[in-house]
Amino acid sequence: MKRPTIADIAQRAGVTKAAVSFALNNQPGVSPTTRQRILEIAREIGWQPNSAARALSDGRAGAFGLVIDRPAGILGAEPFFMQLIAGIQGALAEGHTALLFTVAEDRQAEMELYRTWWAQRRVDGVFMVDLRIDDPRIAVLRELALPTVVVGAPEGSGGLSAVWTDDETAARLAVEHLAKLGHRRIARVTGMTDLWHTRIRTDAFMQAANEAGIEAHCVTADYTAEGGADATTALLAEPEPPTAIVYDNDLMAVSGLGAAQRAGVDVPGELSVVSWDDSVLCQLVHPALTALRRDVVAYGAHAAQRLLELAAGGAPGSRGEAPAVLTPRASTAPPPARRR
Amino acid sequence: MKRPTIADIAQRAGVTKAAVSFALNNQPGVSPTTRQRILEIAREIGWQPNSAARALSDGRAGAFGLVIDRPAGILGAEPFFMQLIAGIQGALAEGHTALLFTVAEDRQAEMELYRTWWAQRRVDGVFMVDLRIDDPRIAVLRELALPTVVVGAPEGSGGLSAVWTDDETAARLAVEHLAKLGHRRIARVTGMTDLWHTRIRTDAFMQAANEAGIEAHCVTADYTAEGGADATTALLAEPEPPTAIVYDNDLMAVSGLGAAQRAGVDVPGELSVVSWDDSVLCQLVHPALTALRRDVVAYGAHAAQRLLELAAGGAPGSRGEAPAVLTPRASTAPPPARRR
DNA sequence: GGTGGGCGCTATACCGGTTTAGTGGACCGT
DNA sequence: ACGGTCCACTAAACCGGTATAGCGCCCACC
Repeated sequence: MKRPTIADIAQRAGVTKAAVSFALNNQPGVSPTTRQRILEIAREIGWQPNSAARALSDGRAGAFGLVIDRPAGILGAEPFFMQLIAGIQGALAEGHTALLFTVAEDRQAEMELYRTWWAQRRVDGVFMVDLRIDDPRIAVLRELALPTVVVGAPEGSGGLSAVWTDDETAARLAVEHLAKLGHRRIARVTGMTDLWHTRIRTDAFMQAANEAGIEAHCVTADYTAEGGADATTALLAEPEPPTAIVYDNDLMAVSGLGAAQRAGVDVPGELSVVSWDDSVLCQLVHPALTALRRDVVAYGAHAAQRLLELAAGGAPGSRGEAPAVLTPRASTAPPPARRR
Repeated sequence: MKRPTIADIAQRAGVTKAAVSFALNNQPGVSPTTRQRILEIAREIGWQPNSAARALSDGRAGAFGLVIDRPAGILGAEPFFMQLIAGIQGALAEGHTALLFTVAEDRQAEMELYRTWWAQRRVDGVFMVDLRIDDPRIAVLRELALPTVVVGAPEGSGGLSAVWTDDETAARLAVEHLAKLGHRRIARVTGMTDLWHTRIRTDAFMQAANEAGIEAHCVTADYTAEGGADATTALLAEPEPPTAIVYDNDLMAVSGLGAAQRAGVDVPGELSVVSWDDSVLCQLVHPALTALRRDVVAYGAHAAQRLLELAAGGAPGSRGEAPAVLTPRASTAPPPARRR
């Protein structure tokens, strides 16, 4: 089976390749009737532009890239990326842009991949996730002048475009929910502290607690199940343990719930649990977890739109997303009556 | 920053583009010294082939495709695909092949994507997952003559190449494990019955039970948490409920465990649970789940190698993977002493 | 009725590789 | 000394699009 080219169309229409190109790209230079005839033939023989030819000619690859460098083990349990990709794809489907997706060993490998993609003209731009403080990837991407949209980072970090969620509001929602239930001493189990994302959440969380007039502190973990369990155990062993814990992702929340239960701590009777990110996981466990839910698919779609604009020569700029909403479930309740 | 081309190299070396091309591709036609000089210059200025130019010239896209059409909600909680992609990427990284990855709404959209990719010459081949009985995608892929490796399907299905796991052995491992513990009446909660994969497992499971001389039956679910819970509830409500249940994936197993516990059934005291697919999830819940574990990363790598061979003109053919191994954890134990 | 301008189209260069045909020179044998 | 081979390399076509210069023709205008 041979793919039709514009030369085939040109021959059938009795015109030259150029005329066909004009017609197909809504360029002036052909009469309405000829244009109509050409479009008709193209449709009939099922012509589609050869992406390589187009890429070579106009100097754009017709593809964006996305690399994730978290270890494969963690990744899978995170619904976030699949939803993000679904959203990106939705926004890209209409045009002639594809998505190159890869998981890398580490950040070093990720940066090399950017260089390779750039050198081979594989992509017109990339999505970058898990931005870190003083992230070395930024320098690489700027050096390569590769259009980049940072997903989930603050506005204008490093001059790059970004799409990010309003974590201040989310933090306030969670804290106020707990404060309203009567909690006066809460904690949060965070992701890696060198993630921008974590720092922002920490600042927002502490400030919200401050405003609500309750005590709060954060302990560091690493998004893994083990990390969540260990942090929980440590928190419960404190002299005055918190009566509620907020976890930075669902995996740690579920794992922390398990650790608490194993330690004989009743949830939500003695401890309330909130997950900062919702997924089936949260509804799967018992009790089901109160969670902050955001529309990740829309998030991906907006990131893709932003990158499309950027790659088309648009000005860099950022866009905030609608804040997460709190979905109360069975894992949060008033704190136990004062002991002591 | 401008990307160097072979013309740049040619100029610096004082030869023509053709000589450079010969040198870079280990083609005869240049002297060893000239070849050396050219390679040196290429390395020095960091030349990489423009993928579009190469694709246009030699008629291959330099990329493979992978589409998943499960709803985004389920997907995320399945570590399988991320690991598969990691494996594929590992095998592809060395060469000049990229991976186009997409999640599609449904099979219709998936097939259209194949057509588009083919028409635009975007990919040299695709990986196909979740093969169904009488799968319409096969006809499309054959019509397009798009090299395809089916992941997780039986040998030679529809004449396509495949990479699949030995589910017979896996089924025997699970059944024997339960039989040895003393179970005489077991059940299995399956994925969608029109998946090849499910049918094979069902046959293998029933035969293994038959050989072990114990009673077994399967109930159909759909890989979702709800499906797993509902099926579990139904099984436990049977006049003579099974003393052990095997679930086709970790999500259903975890969810089934929760349903059983909510119904007041003790695991593993009254019911043993086995998950056919291992992941953090299985270790996260309490009790931790006995699971069949396979090396998904290697699986992906082998699939990629197979597709590379196929796209290079190799003969179609299939390859079996090492069977899963059973990892016993706390969720399996001897059945309760006979009531009645 | 000559001229200028715009329209509709053709011819062709170009993107950056690969590939084929061709060429000049060294070296060989006789 | 001369024809034949082989070797190292050059010139140019080609892949399938896009973009630009140019050409013939019709029409308006004074």
